[in-house]
Amino acid sequence: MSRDRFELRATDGKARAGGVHTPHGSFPTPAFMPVATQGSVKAVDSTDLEALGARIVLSNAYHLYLRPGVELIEEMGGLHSFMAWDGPVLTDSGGFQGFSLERLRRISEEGIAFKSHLDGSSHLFTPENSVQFQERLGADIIMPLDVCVPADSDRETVESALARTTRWAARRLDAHSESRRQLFGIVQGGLFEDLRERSVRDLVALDFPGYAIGGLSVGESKAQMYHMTAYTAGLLPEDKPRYLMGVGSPEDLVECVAAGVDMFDCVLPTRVARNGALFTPDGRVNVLGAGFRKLERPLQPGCDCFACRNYSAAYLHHLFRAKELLAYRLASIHNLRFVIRLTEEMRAAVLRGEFAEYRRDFLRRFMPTDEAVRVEQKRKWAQSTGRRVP
RNA sequence: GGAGGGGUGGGAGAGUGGUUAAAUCCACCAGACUGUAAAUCUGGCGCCCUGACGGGCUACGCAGGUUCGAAUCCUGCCCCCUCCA
Repeated sequence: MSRDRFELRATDGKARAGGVHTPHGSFPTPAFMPVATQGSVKAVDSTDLEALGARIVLSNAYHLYLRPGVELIEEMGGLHSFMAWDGPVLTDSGGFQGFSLERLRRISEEGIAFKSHLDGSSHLFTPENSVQFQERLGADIIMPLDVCVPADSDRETVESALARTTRWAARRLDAHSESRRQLFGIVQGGLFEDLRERSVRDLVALDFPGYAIGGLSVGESKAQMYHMTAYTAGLLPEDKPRYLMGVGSPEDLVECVAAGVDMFDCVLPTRVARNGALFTPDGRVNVLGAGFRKLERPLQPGCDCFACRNYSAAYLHHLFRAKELLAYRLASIHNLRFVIRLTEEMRAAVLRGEFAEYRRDFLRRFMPTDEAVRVEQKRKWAQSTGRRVP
């Protein structure tokens, strides 16, 4: 295997364009990884993923361990074969479930003891077995077990989470040096700059092939998240991929690529899609809204996604109202295509050296901060749908 | 023709003298969702004024009546359903 798992092709400001190589092929960065927690990106299948341009997906060791079980997936030929996805797969360790399933777990130096959310049974995730599970699943990129704490945690809590995360990462490396090639380090440190700095320093000393920024999108404000992302990314080595865990929305992707991030995963695009919220260049809209009832054009005219190429917004609206299963698929395809196209466009902009302009134009349109602009857009929207604005 | 049951807010359906502008569900109108225990959750939903608090008006088939007070009791009328003929 090539020693260079990451190549940085170009930078533009702090924004980067590169590529990551894995046993299941390479993917360009910036990259957005759709989330297939239980071995499936909810509502879409692997051919949909391929068609909408996904190059890597994220799955989850904790969820797959509980069901259907690591051993079963091994027997079925590994996760790639099981879910019929040939491309790269990154798995999360279960560390995030230590945060999201807070009431069902206990953290000690040994690891995270979970009470299964499925049947209440007890399971211990350790730095060692978590990585083993991920290896056995066949993941291309593996995340170490980490301790993720809420944004409002006090300094002491954050400090101990960070220290434990680093100790666990080191422990893991001592145990199996073979998986070093694919194991990322996870930076913690909450909203404390000095702790982020310490976390980065300790992890970099362990020399990982990539670094994740964890512990964000856990309740802090967007401004804080952007700041900590930029701050932390600035500390990380240039020649390694930077993965911001759990982010984000379209505007987050743009802001964080601007901060120097290369990889993202987020459930938001698919989750909000299932609830009828769809991305357009003019911001997020809810197709369930009455304004879409008779809208004959595609949700986003000109969008190259499967849904917009084939169906009207009115049809999508109807599918949601009727709770037809196709609604979830089409909406998920649209939002995923939207964010992935966004990463493609950002990459192209970086390669052209026009990222700053791209960022400015995208945000100006997607997230107008000026109220007048907002009102104007609403008016235009109403015009295009033949409705009146009060 | 006889016997019985029933008519409540957009729909279904509680309520049977005051704490009821009226439970609940659906529909409808909005909002939220960021390493997925989420095809979920939250709010609004008679009319008028208010950002909100609050206030005013109208309301439980129709018309009268009893009562301090009625969706709830009484009388008449209209309509619907079931069974019998």
